[in-house]
Amino acid sequence: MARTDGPGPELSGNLVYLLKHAHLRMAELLNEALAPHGVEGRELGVMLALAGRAPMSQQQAAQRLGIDRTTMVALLDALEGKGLVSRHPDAEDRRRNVVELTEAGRETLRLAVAASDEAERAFLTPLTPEAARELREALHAVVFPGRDEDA
Amino acid sequence: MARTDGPGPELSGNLVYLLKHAHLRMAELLNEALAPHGVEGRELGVMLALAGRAPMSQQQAAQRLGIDRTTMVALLDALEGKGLVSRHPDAEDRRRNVVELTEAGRETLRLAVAASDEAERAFLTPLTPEAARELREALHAVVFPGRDEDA
DNA sequence: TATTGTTATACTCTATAACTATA
DNA sequence: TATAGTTATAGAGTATAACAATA
Repeated sequence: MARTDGPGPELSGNLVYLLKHAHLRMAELLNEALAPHGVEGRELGVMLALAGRAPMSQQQAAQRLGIDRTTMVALLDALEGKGLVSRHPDAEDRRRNVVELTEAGRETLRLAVAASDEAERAFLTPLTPEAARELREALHAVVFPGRDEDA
Repeated sequence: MARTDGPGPELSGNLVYLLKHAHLRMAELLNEALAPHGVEGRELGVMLALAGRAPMSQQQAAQRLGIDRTTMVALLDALEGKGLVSRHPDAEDRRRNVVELTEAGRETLRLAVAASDEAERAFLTPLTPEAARELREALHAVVFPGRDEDA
């Protein structure tokens, strides 16, 4: 998308406009920060979904991320091609692929998470730490309306 | 995008994830609210950019919105087809098209803005009025880092 | 030469439908 | 019959390149 030169007050008060451009900017910062580690924002999402959990099928991972299983195929193709995840058939149900981070995947994830944290810090620069925390909580509350008790 | 069934804590703390899904949800609510008025969210954006201003060229309107001039062509084709905007050559520079809301466009805009406000209220339901105001301010501050003095 | 609107084209992200292999 | 992974395909949404008219 083209860079906006300043939308005027009618638009900049628009919530969908603000959310769209906030997302675009955060995604841009994130991808720049992740580039040296050879992964993209969506791939980081997949790796996070796989991390620290019992091994999952592709479909379970897709549901976790809220993406289609057909989308997951291409994402895993890329990650497997980089040696960051492994796929192998589930012994108990051979229709399924068990997907896991490789050792290289865990190491890349560690570096990528650090880079992501740094990108978030850069994004939140205009806010006080208090306001930044509240922004995260407010977003969580509107995205998961049932679960606004935990932050 | 598929509806997420719950992403787990690693992902739901992710700022880019929260912003993406917040935007998707707000856009969905907005388009549902606008549908009875025959316009889409992006078209509302264009109409807002045109409203209450001196008449603009297509390129000026595109810059105002942060979209490409080629994207603006199709948006204006649709709005003109619905009789909501008019295009005519600028007498002073005949390369330009002056774009304006029609009377029907102003009326539709009025209704669409009311529907948009209602959709925003629905979106912000999980937040206190205070938290909702702070969310808007925080988004404004991160999207327009130079202008966080005005809210 | 540069700019505006336009068209043709392509790229990214995503989903739907249909295939296969298993169950 | 139903499900998991895959492939082919299509639809948004967006951008880049090239063209005609005008400056």
